[in-house]
Amino acid sequence: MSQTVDRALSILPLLAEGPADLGRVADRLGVHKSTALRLLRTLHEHGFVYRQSDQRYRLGARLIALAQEAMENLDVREIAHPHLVRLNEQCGHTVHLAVYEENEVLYIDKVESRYPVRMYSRIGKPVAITVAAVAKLLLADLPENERRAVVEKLDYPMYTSRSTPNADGFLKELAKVRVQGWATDLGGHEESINCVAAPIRGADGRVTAAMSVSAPNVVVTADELLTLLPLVRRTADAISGEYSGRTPVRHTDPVHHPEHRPEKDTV
Amino acid sequence: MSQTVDRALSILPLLAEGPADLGRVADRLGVHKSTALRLLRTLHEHGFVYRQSDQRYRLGARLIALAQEAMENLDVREIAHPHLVRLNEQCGHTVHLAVYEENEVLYIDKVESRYPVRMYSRIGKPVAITVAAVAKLLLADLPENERRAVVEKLDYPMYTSRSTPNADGFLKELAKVRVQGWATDLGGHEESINCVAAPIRGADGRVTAAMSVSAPNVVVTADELLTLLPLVRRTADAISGEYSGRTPVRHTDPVHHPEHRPEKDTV
DNA sequence: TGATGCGTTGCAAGCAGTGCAACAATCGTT
DNA sequence: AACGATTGTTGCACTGCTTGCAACGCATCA
Repeated sequence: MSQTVDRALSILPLLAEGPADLGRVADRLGVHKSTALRLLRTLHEHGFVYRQSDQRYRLGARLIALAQEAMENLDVREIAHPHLVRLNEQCGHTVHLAVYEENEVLYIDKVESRYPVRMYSRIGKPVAITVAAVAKLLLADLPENERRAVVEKLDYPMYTSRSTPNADGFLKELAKVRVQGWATDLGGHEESINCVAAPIRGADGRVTAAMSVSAPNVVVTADELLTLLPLVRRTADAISGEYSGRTPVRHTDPVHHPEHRPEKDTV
Repeated sequence: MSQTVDRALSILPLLAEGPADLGRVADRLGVHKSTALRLLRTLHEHGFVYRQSDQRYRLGARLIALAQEAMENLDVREIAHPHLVRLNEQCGHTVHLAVYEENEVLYIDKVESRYPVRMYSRIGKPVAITVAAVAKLLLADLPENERRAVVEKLDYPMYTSRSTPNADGFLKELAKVRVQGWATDLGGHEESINCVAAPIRGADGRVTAAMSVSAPNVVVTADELLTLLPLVRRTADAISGEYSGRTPVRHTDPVHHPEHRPEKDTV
């Protein structure tokens, strides 16, 4: 809506690709060098970009600090954390917490595996949305039309032979996940890593977050990991209860809640 | 320099305090609601703010993802990581990596302690700049005038009785750290936690990052922690060497490098 | 020493951002 | 149920901010 701000903000993802000099920024924006300079200056004053000794610009520290605050303000995260730690103590594997927001799913908390073999992932990193177990849960709960819209727009990279190949397959998977109330990723992202995930619901029954336990084949087989499902679901339900103001949810009966009418947004 | 962008960017730290509605944002900016609305819309389009179901705005997911990329692009981090992991394997304690940028010091990497008692800290979080061992190293290396300027502007919160009380004391501490080439924090931030830190230098000899080992009293005493100093310094030197293109730095003689003339910026 | 490439600055012109006022929508109250 | 109060939203006229240009400073390099 606002051209100037629009241009300024477009600089940031551009710099995320790596440091760039003034000319490059101006080119990519399609504006004169002088205007690019002024925009960069404003971003600099706010600490969003930093000018390194070779005069090139890169993303600044304030951005990182802000993002940190953004995550700490998420109340699901705060409530969930102790539960995640306890779960990790019980099973020893990596535990993740993720949320959905505007076509992206990202990890907002993580407790590292206590086994020496650890998987790579990082808080704040967008997850592989077409295969991750947590992503399936979060997308499965979107209102019908929004879900379709999102699913159609996605890319379906074949990380492994077991990755979700296309939108149709993904919709079917989501339908399944939706009724059964939990999800898995069996080698769909990394050949040798499996995950089990369960949804965390708010007071209105909507899925606001999802959590998962992940472990590589070399530590436990997929079957062994699946035996943890009840534990994972119990943990997720406990978090749900606390999050929605002590209304513990049963996970024994298939979850069913009326198709929500399309709301604008959800937390 | 650019009014519109300036206003738009000012919204973000504001939202970092917590969700706010349109009226509140407009008030804090000192502009009409309609202009605040348009700015928020632009921020929204870029995913920097998110509108929750109660219509209030909060920081968005793209911000978090961007910050993530920002950190992954820091090349010191990439080079240092394996060294940090190895150090952690050797001593078992929490290992941190931090950089300085425009009046802020922040952690950009961390390897968790292998002892059950863990300290709280988080990647991306600004560190207690007046007491942290890594902060001392990074500030001590700033050009004289810049260092004074920064030190004067700081607040000196008394986290504990051993916290740095004021600018004068801090300058003296920095002078000491500067000549000895390493730093400690003995209960200055948390009564029961001690740290030992060593600097990482670029090809020009300037301190570009700092690393530390931290442990609570209940695990090892301060004296015991100090015995790790040689190991920490050796690790830091190894990283320095690799970072500056294999020019291993000796840490045996007191580090001395000519007072740099005030440059605009440093990586 | 001159040429090329970069970042930077003052300026005038025009467009885009601003505040206003009126409207819509939601909510709580009587 | 009707009413005010509050909050978000839109169209519009006007002003002022943003823009591109051209000229300059300052490096590096031939």
